[in-house]
Amino acid sequence: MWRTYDGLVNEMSDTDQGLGLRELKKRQSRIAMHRAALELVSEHGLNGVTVEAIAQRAGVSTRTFFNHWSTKESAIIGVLSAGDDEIAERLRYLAEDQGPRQALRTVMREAISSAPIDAGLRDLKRQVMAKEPRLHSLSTGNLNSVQTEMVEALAEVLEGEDAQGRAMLAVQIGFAVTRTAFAVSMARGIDLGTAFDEVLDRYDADDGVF
Amino acid sequence: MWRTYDGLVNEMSDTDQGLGLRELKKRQSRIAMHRAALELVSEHGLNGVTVEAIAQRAGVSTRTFFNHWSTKESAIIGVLSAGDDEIAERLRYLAEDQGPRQALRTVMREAISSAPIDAGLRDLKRQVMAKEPRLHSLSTGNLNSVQTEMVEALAEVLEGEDAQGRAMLAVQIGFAVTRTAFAVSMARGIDLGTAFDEVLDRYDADDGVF
DNA sequence: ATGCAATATTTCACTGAGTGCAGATTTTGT
DNA sequence: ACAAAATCTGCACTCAGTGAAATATTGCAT
Repeated sequence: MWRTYDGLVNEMSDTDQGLGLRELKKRQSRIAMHRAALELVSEHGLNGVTVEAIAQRAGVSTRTFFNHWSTKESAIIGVLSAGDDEIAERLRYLAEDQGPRQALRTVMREAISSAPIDAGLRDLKRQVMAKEPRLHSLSTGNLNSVQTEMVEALAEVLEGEDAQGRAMLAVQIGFAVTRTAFAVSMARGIDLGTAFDEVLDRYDADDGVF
Repeated sequence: MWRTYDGLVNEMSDTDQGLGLRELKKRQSRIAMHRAALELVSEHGLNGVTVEAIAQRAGVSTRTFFNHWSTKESAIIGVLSAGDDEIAERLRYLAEDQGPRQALRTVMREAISSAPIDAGLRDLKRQVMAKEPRLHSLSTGNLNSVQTEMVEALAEVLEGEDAQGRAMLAVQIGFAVTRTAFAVSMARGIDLGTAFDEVLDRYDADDGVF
């Protein structure tokens, strides 16, 4: 069976971990498409680039492109969840030891810093993301299913009335912090994890504006 | 000049406010399309409905449909900003009297409760929104341009270093509260404004989970 | 009322995203 | 080397969305 994966793109460290030629080619192909997408968007803008052009530069057919990425944008962003359940599960697990608040923070921090973006593409990606605001909303829009899972998991842990509502607010605020961190890291060119810590500090200080 | 407006849909109170036949027909046409879209999605699901079908039921050509709505989804949701500048302007204005924090809250509360959704369509809309999660993310995804404007306006008002970052976090949290209120109002079938107040109360209480 | 200008609708032709399918091609295990 | 499984490709197709020109409708001035 053949499903679009939309997983994280990894440059694959120099040592090809002895995992089949098939898997190797798949990775290389994905990277080629991702890189081609970024380069072309950087050159001609988001609307000036067709999937056909991306596929051609990456040396595959357009049909193959869609076998790997569900949309044009997903190839540009190069990141997508594909691990919603695990995140929710980890949240449940951590909540036992750390309590709901800290568990939520830990999970978010982990999810952020686990993004293994290829160093060679990082700058290009930053540049493209900064210039095409539509990609921002798309990259955050894709998080919706994770949000749902997390709210569900958190609501189970939370006791008391209206656990659902409290869980929802908590997760929403968590994502607000994350989005802010994302924007900050883009704007100032700093590491996403660092930005996250910084924003969180500001949130905890009582001089918040909202 | 002819621009897609994507404005709020208004059932237009019984008294047609003496504003031209042209304007009247435009409204009626919009409502017809909005209603047709909701009905058809309710019947066949989001992916089972084509723009052609919506246009046909509303009695217009597909091209006319796109003269009124920028996307299929916008007709279903029936709401869209189309007033970004005014909102940002109002934020600037209010901040002088109330200070940034309260101004932000007031603006959001206003923006929410100004939605004059037709009573006859409200239930249908709620039902459709509940059944099609994709519409949630779309309706919030469209808010991105407003967010940008608001951050800008707020950053001007805020003094001190890193006003930009503080403004961004504040706006993001504001939208987190709004999104939560939206979800709560959908889930419990209560008024959006009421839900907003309720969520805000919870946010202000120190038992927040995040 | 009648004619003219502005505005709205329609038709038509077109681009591009995304999908299903069937047949080639490649990789893997043996 | 051979069969099975995974992957790639070409092809035909649906549908969203846009541009432009022709046509119809409305508003207004006389």
